Formats: sequence, structure tokens, C-alpha cells
Amino acid sequence: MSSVIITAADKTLEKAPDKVPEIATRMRSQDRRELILGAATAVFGERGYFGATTDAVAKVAGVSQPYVVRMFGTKEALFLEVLERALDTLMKTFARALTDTSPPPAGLEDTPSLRIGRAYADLLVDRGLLLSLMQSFMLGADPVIGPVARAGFIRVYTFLREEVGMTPLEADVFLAHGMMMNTMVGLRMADLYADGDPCAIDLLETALPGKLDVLLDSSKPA
Amino acid sequence: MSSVIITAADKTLEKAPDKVPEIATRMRSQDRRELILGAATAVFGERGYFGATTDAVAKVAGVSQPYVVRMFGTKEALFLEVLERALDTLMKTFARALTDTSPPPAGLEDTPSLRIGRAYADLLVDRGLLLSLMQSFMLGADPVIGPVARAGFIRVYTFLREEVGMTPLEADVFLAHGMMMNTMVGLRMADLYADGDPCAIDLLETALPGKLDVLLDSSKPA
DNA sequence: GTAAGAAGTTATCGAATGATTACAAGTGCA
DNA sequence: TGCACTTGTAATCATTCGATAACTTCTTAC
Repeated sequence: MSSVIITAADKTLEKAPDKVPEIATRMRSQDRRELILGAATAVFGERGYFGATTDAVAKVAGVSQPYVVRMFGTKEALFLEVLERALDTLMKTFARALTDTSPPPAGLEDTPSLRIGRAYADLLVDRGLLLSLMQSFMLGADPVIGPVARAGFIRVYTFLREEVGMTPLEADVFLAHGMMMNTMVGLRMADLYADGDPCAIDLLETALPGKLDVLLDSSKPA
Repeated sequence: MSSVIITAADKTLEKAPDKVPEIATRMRSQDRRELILGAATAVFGERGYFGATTDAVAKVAGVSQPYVVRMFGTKEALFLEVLERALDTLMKTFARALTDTSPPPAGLEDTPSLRIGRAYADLLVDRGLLLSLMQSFMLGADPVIGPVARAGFIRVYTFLREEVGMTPLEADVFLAHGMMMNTMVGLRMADLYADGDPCAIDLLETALPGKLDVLLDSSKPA
């Protein structure tokens, strides 16, 4: 069954008639768009911009390849939209962590920097999100993606400086640890952790304190 | 003139007869190999594994595309050799910095960690070297490149722990700042620095203290 | 109910790219 | 000098991939 549409014949296979037809219904293009963007985030994060194919995105999203291209125009436009969405999510997560009035996890300090740091680590649950951004950071030489990637990084830095109130050095240290986390995820270092590699264990436990469970969980389904 | 060999006709165009024929001579394959590996390091660093083409490598090296492929077998084998070479250079640079008995630059402290840190920053002069490694770190999901990339990272970590004597936390901080530097280079953040962007200036001056001149120089010819 | 539009697909094209083959030209040694 | 070996290229092939076109099917407003 290559089609996303459940035909009448399929319906009889699935269930008795007159049963939850919403799976047989077409999606609104807006919903399908979100679905494809999610799939694209995962694929771009895993293989990078050039390594990702529109066909792989389509397969993950469960649609045909031409549909992906037609909806976004070009692969490049799709990637740019993925980046924009990822950055928006990142910034929203940071902003929420700053203004969140709930108490910090038991026994942990509660400074703005620490709240933001925990928020960043929370984004690891969506593996593709941070990795897609990181992949764009490696394409600074690209005439189209490069400027967007730089602007995105600057946007995060500016937030840390002006909204969180970090000094340049504090922001540098924060971002450096973020890049380190991204690298650990990009390397699939959790694979070696699962194998019991002592170096990998040291690395991950130091680089991702308290967030290892999240990373290990998200590495399983891959 | 697409050929690397200066033909008789070219020679007459270039110079009077009987003039420095060594530019017209063939290279030993070993030398040509080094030339291609250098070109490949630059191209892979700039575009990543999938974005790089054997043809681009060939053009930079000044040879034909089939020659590149035949000499290394496959693009993948070429990339793996680039990674191995880059890591060897990295480790050799670290080892030399550790055992080097020359005094540190005027007014700077001289601890093993600081020496290694300066050595890492020195590697920025070859922009492709660190970027090729970084590109591999983003391909941890690749069945062939992934394990090699993880092993390479572990090798650096082990060196820091066992040879330099760093604690896990010290190694983590060191590597985090290394990833930050790599990111700044990958983003071509120096372009914004040259434009006078105040954020870029802050970022680079904090992330690459004292090494900005190197980065700005190496960004010009690109 | 039916016509218009939205949602999606199949088929296919052209360009790019890694790889292969066959061939040409320089180099060195007897 | 000539002959084997090395160094290198031009031509070309098979795939892959992004993109386009044309068509089908569902939905919905009247």
C-alpha cells in the first residue's frame, strides 16, 4: 500500500464498516506540512543538508517525493523552513524556561543560566532539531544557507546576552557546552555508551549531566 | 589548459625554450597523493562529506576527476583517509606542544592544558583540517564513517585524560571550547566580524582569544 | 448530486556525480 | 635506443536525485 489514502478495499481490511473514518480522511495541507517538516528535521539532522534526500523525507512523512518538493518549492527552501522552525522552537523553549515560575527540580539551583541550560538539554528529546541547526552551522560557506545560519546563531547569542543577562564569557561557555552536546548527539556517542565503553561513559556523563536518560531513550528507536 | 602536464605547445606559450622544465615534469604518485589529500581536506571541510564532489577535489588539486577516484578507490575511502590524516596531524601537534621546551608566548601561563589549547587554536590555519573532523562528527549515524568518527573523538579524549592529565571535567571544558571554535569557523563567523557586526566581534574575541588574526587571514582567500 | 477545488500520486525528465574503461604520454633502466 | 612501467587524461556509463507534468481521488459548497 503505497498510498496514504485508505481506499474502500483497505477499509474493509482494517475494520468493520462505519468505523473511525478519520484515518481514511485526507489531511489538511497545513497539517501535512507540519508532518513533512518534522520528518525533514529528522532526516536533515541525521544526514545533513546534502546527504538528505527529498525522497527520504517523503518516506518518513509517508507521502510521495513530488509532494514534498511541490509543497516547499525546492529542497533548499524546505531546509530553510526546517531551520526557522527549529530556531523558533529553541527560542520559545528558552523564553518559557526563563519566565516559568515552577520550582526547579529537587535540590537544583535556580539561576537564569541554569534554567536555560536545562531547557537546552530538554531539546535533546527531538534529536533532529539541534542537529539540523548544527548541520547548518557547518555550511557557513554556502551562499544561501550560510547567512541564515549565522543569523540564527547570532539570534541565540543575543538572547543570552540581552534577555538572560549573560556576560560575553558566560554566553561563550554556555554555547560551547551546547556545541559539545550537539557533537555528542551527532556522533551517536550513546551507541558506545550502550556498549559500555568507559570513555564514552565519562564523556556523556560529564557533557550531559542528568540528561543521559533522554539521549539514550531517543537513540533507541533509531 | 585542462592538463597538468605542460605540453610542448604550452611551453612555447609560457617561456622561451629550455626554461625550468620541472613544472612540466610529472609528479611521483606519492606527492600527487599528498596534494589530493590536501585538496580533499579543504573541500570536505567546506561542503561536508555528501556535499563534496570528487570533481571539486580534482579541480582544486589540479588533476582529472577519474584520477582522484582511481587513486583512492572510492570517495568514501578518500574521506576516511582525510580523517585519518587530520587526526594524526592533530595528535602530533598536541604531542609536540606538550613536549616542546620552548618558553610560552610572552606573559602567558604555561600549564599543559594551556599549551594544548594554544596548539588547537594553531590548527585553525588549516581551515579544512578541523572542519573535516567536525563534519565527520555530524555523521555518527553513518555505518562506515560513524564508527571511525567516534573512535577519533575518543582518541583525542583519551589523550587529554592520559597524556595531558586532565580530569573528565577539564577534558569536557577543553573539548567544548574546541567544538565552539570549530562552529565559529564552520559558520564563517569571521565574515560578519569583517562587516563590523558587534555580536560577531564579541563572539569571536571570546571564543578565539588571541587567535583572531589567524582566522581572519585564513578566511580571506576563500 | 454535482461541480470546483484541494490533496496526492504515478510517470518521467534532465542534470549531476561516482565510477570504469581505454588510451596517451612521460620516465627510467637494460 | 627501446621497452616496460608509471602517471595521467578523455570519453562514457549507470545511478541517483531534484524537479515537472499530467492525472486521479477526495472533499465541500451550493
